[in-house]
Amino acid sequence: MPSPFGIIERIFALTKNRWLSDLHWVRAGQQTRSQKTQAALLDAAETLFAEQGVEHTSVAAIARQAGCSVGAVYHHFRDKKAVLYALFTRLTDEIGATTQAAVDPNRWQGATIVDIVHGYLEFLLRTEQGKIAFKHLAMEYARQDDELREHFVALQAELDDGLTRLLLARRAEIAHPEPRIAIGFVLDQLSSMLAARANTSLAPTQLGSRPDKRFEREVLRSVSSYLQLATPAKEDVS
Amino acid sequence: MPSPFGIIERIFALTKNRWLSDLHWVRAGQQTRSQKTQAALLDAAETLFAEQGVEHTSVAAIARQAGCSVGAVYHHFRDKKAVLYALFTRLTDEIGATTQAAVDPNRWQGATIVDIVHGYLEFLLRTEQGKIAFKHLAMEYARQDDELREHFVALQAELDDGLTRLLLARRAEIAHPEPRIAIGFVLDQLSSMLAARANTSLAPTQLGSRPDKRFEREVLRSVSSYLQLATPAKEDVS
DNA sequence: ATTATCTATAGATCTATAGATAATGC
DNA sequence: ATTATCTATAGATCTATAGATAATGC
Repeated sequence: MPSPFGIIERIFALTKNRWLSDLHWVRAGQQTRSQKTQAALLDAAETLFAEQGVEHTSVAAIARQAGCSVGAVYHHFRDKKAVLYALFTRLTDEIGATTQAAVDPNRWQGATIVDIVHGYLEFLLRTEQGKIAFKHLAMEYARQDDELREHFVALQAELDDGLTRLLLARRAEIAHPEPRIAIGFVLDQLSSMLAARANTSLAPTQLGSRPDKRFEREVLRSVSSYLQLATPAKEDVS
Repeated sequence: MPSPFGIIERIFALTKNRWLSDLHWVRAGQQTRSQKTQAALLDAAETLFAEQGVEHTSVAAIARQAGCSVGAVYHHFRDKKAVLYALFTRLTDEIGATTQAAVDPNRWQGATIVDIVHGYLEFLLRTEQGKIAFKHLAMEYARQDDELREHFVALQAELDDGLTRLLLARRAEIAHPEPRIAIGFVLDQLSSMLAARANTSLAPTQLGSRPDKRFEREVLRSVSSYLQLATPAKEDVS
């Protein structure tokens, strides 16, 4: 009979997320070096996946890049797919936290619609390129995986809902006849353009060659004219 | 010494394209059934690649789906990659031809900017979903392949240039202070939104749930207000 | 004693070829 | 006679495991 301490603990590494099935465990390390190795493996995998794609990255290559052996990989992760899931978690936890902070109404006290849209642009345009490359890859991979797809959709909805609330609270600024619809349209417009611009290799011709500042200016002009923004009615903003 | 007829003809299958290196040949069939098999193989590959991705589709699976053997695949194509290249060609030739027809100035005699944008939307929203799925996959694959990426960028530029010319010819309608910049921005906006909307699995929340007609209406409203379109000056349109 | 790591390798694919067989059309 | 197809398989990966060795920390 094994001692209680001898039992291998298989935990749901990604407890914050809804979408984790039994298959995606990672080992809960009990030594300091365990955590270091695990982090090194995830970093290595993230780099290689983004560079070469998941399929072209062998487990051996991940181990090599992380400076450990193949055996170590399988000590920490059930299989190659579990590595990918763990990376998803790291990414989506980060995005989720950022989103929550970004759409907090207190953060935007007294801000106009233009201020909010501007802040949104500023933030996403300055996000680290490596992260974006991996996010793209992750979303592409999520197409073929129901669990991951739902998770991404939920994340996007969280951001959309938060922004919608912020803008709806300022609907007094909007002269467009259907403010709700107009807000939804603007948010889609923004996320589409930012997604396209983030695609470094195949970005649209014009966007790619235009600096951020000019891009921001035209986006704000477009949003303002479409929503028919009036002078902000400060007293309506909670 | 082999007879002249015995020499295997390795042709550049995709002679219309600039980007073909020696590696991407397909056999020039000399019998009727050869063409049929080749077409069946390409159809099979297109379906499977779009469904499962290139890496998860084995050559054996392509052969099975096409109703022939693995040997037949290699009789027609140098290797698996050549199948993909041939599919690219089929796709890009089609896109190229459509683009040329679409941006022909004669086609748009007397049309306003709104007419042109509307036509562009109508056409792309009605393009077959299967084609779009494969195009997405192809673009994703092109990220890692310089030749293919350049080819796609050139195609996109062709469309952009043609549309820019059409709209610039109607600049009298535009009250935006910088018509050239505004046109570039609008074209990017359109292609970004259409790309996002075409992504069936991960489309933005609002766009995905909104029918085409309403989407078109808001796009036209956005473009009109951003460009500050006036009553079209018909006499300026060539 | 327990946990983490390494080395070596079995087993499962999958690609691409060789060589035999069948169909085509001059 | 030439072209197209099939069957069978060699050779190259790549995943995941087994079993041995090294490090940790109670």
